[in-house]
Order: sequence, then structure tokens, then C-alpha cells
Amino acid sequence: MELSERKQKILAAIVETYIRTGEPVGSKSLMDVLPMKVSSATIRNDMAELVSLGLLEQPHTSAGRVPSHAGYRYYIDHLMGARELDADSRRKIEAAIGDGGDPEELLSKAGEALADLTNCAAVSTTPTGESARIRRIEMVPVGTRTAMLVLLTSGGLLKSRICRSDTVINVPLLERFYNVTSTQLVGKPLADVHTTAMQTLAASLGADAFSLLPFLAGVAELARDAAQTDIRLDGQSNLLGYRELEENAYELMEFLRNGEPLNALISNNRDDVQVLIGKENKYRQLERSSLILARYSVGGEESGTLGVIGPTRLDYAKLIPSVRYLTDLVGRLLTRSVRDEE
Amino acid sequence: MELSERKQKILAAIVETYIRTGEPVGSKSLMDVLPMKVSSATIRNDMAELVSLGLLEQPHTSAGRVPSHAGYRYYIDHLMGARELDADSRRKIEAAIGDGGDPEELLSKAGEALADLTNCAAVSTTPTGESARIRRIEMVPVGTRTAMLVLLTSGGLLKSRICRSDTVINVPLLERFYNVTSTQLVGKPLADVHTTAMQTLAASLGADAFSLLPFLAGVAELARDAAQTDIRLDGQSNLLGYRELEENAYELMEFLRNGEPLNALISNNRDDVQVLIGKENKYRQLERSSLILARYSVGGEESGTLGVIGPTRLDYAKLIPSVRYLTDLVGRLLTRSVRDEE
DNA sequence: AGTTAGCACTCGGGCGGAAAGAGTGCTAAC
DNA sequence: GTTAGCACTCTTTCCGCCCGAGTGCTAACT
Repeated sequence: MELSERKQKILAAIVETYIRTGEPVGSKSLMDVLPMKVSSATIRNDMAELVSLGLLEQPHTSAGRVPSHAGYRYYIDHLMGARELDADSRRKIEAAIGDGGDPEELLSKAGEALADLTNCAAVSTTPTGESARIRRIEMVPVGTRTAMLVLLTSGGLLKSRICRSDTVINVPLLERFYNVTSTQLVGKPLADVHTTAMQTLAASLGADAFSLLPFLAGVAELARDAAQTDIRLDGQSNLLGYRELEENAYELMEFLRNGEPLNALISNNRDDVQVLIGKENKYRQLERSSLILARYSVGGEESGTLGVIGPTRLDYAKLIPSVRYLTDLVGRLLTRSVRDEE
Repeated sequence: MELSERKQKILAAIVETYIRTGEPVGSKSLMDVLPMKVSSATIRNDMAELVSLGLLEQPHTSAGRVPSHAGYRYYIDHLMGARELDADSRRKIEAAIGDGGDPEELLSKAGEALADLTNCAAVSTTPTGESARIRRIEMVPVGTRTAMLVLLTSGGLLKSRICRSDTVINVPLLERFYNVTSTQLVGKPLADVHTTAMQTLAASLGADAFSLLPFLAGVAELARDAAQTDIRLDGQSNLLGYRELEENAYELMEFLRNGEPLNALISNNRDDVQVLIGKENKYRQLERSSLILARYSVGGEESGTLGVIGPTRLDYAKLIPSVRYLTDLVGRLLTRSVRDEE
């Protein structure tokens, strides 16, 4: 779609002021904003054409114009320029994240930082465990019948839980546990270490089966936890500050809290940075919202997603670089920590 | 304050229908609800007195009556009866909680269950670490320069983190670490194991100081994490469903998210079950909300808090027993798990 | 003395029309 | 192709009105 330079400038100006104010933009107020000197009538003519091209909409005849989804899209693809993130925001992000720590902590910091920075809700998923393997299993007795199990994955994820059994825990039991786990479990993909597999494994152990089973089952649960990519949501309350989301606030919150559809959206995302604007989304609850999603990769492999959710009038020019920068950073930190640990 | 039996019945009926409907209650509609046969005029006379006693309020002259804070209070103290929680809710709670697991998991389940059951926001704090001691410290190498630290407290709390250092981790280093920690740290109160204490400890180790310091610092951080009672909030979005909270929704959410004032409120609570109604609260943001807070004890010691936050027109008669039941349950489970592990 | 019927009164909510304001679309001139 | 001018449209706001719900009071009743 070809647009004259003036039309482009007008579209950009409308998008930007609408993002700023949330009010429909009229031809007169545009005169002050545009770099060139043209009358409001000229602007009106152009706006009328932009409407018929589907790039703008008017809420009603006598109101100003508002960008349509296609308008935002055009703005993002052609007009906004691929700005670098400003140094200030970069510093803020880095300060908020520090040097990471373990993956879950890192992601939670990243989510909070993103929510704060953008004044939107932030989604984040932990690195996928799909291809992860068990790197290490530890069992530490903490009572006569209670032990702590710790699982470390090849992705650097750390999971632990307390596990109770009916038999007394003693040194031979521990030894048998280490024998079994180090020969049978360490190195296996997480997905293979499920509860039924543990039952067959225990069955093959003869006399030890009874005493080891609870702990093997515990390992299976840890593996399940670790394999599951869980999805975090930060700064939902930020969304309440936007007038245009107010009336569906409750619905929107519930939708986000539920997580499943969000998960579907996220795992659909195969692009570098994906922008979903309003009704482009198939979920009714999101029709007044936009999403910016980006994947981060750990060790060269696409692995998880970070993103923001806000009203359609997001400051795309700033947020897209923000999200991209953050995913890069998270990916780098996670990759580094995985490398370190090998 | 003495009230005639009829006035009591009227007050109770007003509180209960107002809780149900959220609309001011008029004298005529009360006729149908009240067990005795009286005319609306009589009811009006009584209502007028209840107003002058400060137990009811009228939003405006020509509206029905609404319970005042004092009215709710009177209802709670004298009229609602100390109902037991119905078996159905009890079953729901128990099903949601299962048999617990580690304290943090237990509390998060409890919070979710409470939020679901009450359709309000639920607050919960992890058991206080004030008096807790370090029961156990483990260090598991997971890379040449990276190790996992695990800390277990006498309260059954389990904390772990990944810790990086500049020196290569080898067996002698591990031995030194275990030496130091088991003689110097295990058994100490969490509060004593802070970063500066670790620095002096490391300094006293001479040549080992450099290599051990990062890990001792890691232990200090774990101890800090474990000592800190963190505060969870579940089901905030439930609050959006209440008309009377709608207009301050954003403020309220932010207030809750911040956590500090909430923390102050919670730690003030020394009663068995404390009910704070609307403006009894000193926080402006909560003036349209009520809180029901109750403490749970672990091993006979008051230790943490669970509670709900909702509009002033809470169903106190149901929620107070719910909260009490849940705190009892949580206390029992936590006490049991601490006992088990000793 | 307490209860009831009756009635005038008050106040908020809803409806409608008028006025204001913002912005457009069109036409005619530049 | 651009601009000035103007009539037109549509929303928002305000005001006045009426309606209904509910009250408070008085006077009568038990």
C-alpha cells in the first residue's frame, strides 16, 4: 500500500497523539503537530482517504479519527522506525535484573521490570523444559522419615520439595537411592521421568521397591514441575489505569488469570517479536488490548516468551524495542548460566 | 448496648439482606423477611432508633437503611451466632489443600482456596522466621564454579539458590564449607546469619576466606529469604466484581500490591480472629473494605496470618468460620510437618 | 404504651429537550 | 492541489421534570 509522504506523516501523527492522549484526533489539532504547514481542510481530505483505506476509523461522524488495527500495523511496519531502546530504559532494566540468579528468579524480575517500565501487564514464561534433561538429583534427610529432594535440570532450573515416607531413612537407603537415580535417571529427558515410569522402575528393584517408591515418586513430581513452563503475570493492576479497558476490567483480569488461552497465544508465537493488535486476536476479552510478545533463546534454542499486554494504544515505538531488549538480555543471562554450570 | 429483641431481629435482617443484595433496605421489604408480623411503620420507628444509636445509616433521606460499621460490629458480636463452618466448605478446603507439602506451597494453596471460597482477595503470610534456626545447609556443586545452596530451617522452610564463585569448586573446598557451616552456622537463629556476620566469619578463616566467602554470602541471603515473612495475595481480581469497590479499584489494587501497609495491618493483629470493618481501618484506600484476619500457630507459637479482604458487606457469618477453620488447618499441618522432621 | 394507618415530604434516578462544542464534508475560490 | 467558509452531524452536558421509593410524623386504634 503506497501512501503519499504527507499521508504517512498524518497517519504517524494521529497514531502518536492518540497513543499519548487516548482521545480521537481532529484535523485542527493536527495542524500544530505536523511539521509542514497545511490547512485543516487539507488534512481533512487526507484523513478521509485514510479512512477509506481502512487505516483510520471514526467513532462517530463528528468525532476525530482513531487508528484502526490496520493503521497501527502500518505505523509499526513503515512509520515508526526501528528505534533503539534509549540508554535510560536500558539502565533501568539492567538494574532491575541484576545478574539474574536462578531462572525462575530471573524471569520474575524480568516480568516485574517489564510491567513497571511499560505500565502494562507483563507475561513471562519460564524456559521450556521440553528438551531438558535431569542433570542432578540430591536427597537430603531432614527427619527420621522425611527427606528433601532437589532436582537440577540441564536448563539450570532448580526444583526442590519435601518428601515423606513410611520407612525410616538410613544410610543404606540413601545409597540405594543414589545408585538408582544416578544410573537410571540422571541424564534422562524430564518427560521420561513420570510417575508411572517410576512405578515400573521401583517394581524392578525387588525388595527396595517399597522404601524407595515415595522418593522416586517425588522425583517424578519434581520432573513434572520442571518440565512445565509456567506462566507468570505481573502488573495486572496497571491495566486498571486505562479508561478504555475499564469496563471489561473484570473479564480481562479473569481471562489473564486463567492463563490457558494466554498460553495458547504465547506458544503460537514463532516470530522474533510478534505484535497482536486488538481484534487481530481471536479472544473476545482481548479485543481492546494489544500484545507484544517476544521469545528468548537459551543456548541457541527458542525457549520462552516475554511480553506485555496493554490497551491497543500502546507506545509501540518504545515497547517493541523494550521487549526485544529484555528478551535478548534474559536469553544471554540464561545461556551464560547454563554454560557456566556445565 | 441493650436492644429489644425486635430491634435485634430488624438489625440482623437488614445486615443480612444488605450483604446479599448490596442495596439499601427499606421498611416494606423487611416485612416479608422478618419472622414476626409487624407493620412497616413499626419497623420504621425502630429503624429510626437504630439510626440514632449509630447502628444504621441512610445514604440519603429517601433511601433505605444500610448497616454502619457499628452495626456490622454489633451483628458480628451479638447476632450472627458463632456458626460452625458447613461440611461442604470444609470438604472443599481440605480438598484444595491436600496434605500440604512444604510451607510455601501449603500457604499458596491455602490462599487460593480462600480466595475461591470467599470470592474475595485472600492474604497470607508465610510462617514467621523470627525464632527459626538453621537446621541444615547443603552445598551441591553443579558446575566448575557454580554450586547450589540449600537451606532448611527449624520451621520446615526450604530455600535454595544457585551461587557462583570465581574459584573452582573442588572436594577440599566442599569439606571446608561443611566444616565451617556445621560448626558455626547450623543451629543458629536465622537473624544472626546476615551478610556482615558472614564477612567476619570468612575473615577469621584466613586463607580460605576468599574461596568460601561467596558461598557464605549465599547462605546469608538464603537466611534472609527464610527469615522474611513474605506476603501473598490471591484473587485480587475477585474484588473487581463488587460494584461498591469499582471506582477505587485501581487505588485498592495498588495498595494491596504494595504490601507494606498490609503487612503493618497484619502484624498488628494479635487476636484470634480480627475483623476490621471499613473506616475502622486507618488506610483511606481500605475505607470501603473489610478485613478478616486470623493467625495460625505452628508448634504452639503464633506464626503467620491468613485473611480475606472484600467489601464491607462481607458475609461475616460464613467467612469468619471459614478463615478460622483454614488457619486451624494450616497450623495443624505445619505443626505436624515440623514435628515429623525432627 | 405500643402499634398501625395515612399522608405529606424528600430525594435520587431516569427521560427529554436545548444548547454547546467539536469536527466533519462539501463547495467554491485561490 | 490547496484553502477558506459554512452548513451539518453527532456527542456531551446541563437543566427541568416527573416518578417512585422510602421516610417521618401525626392521629387513631388496641
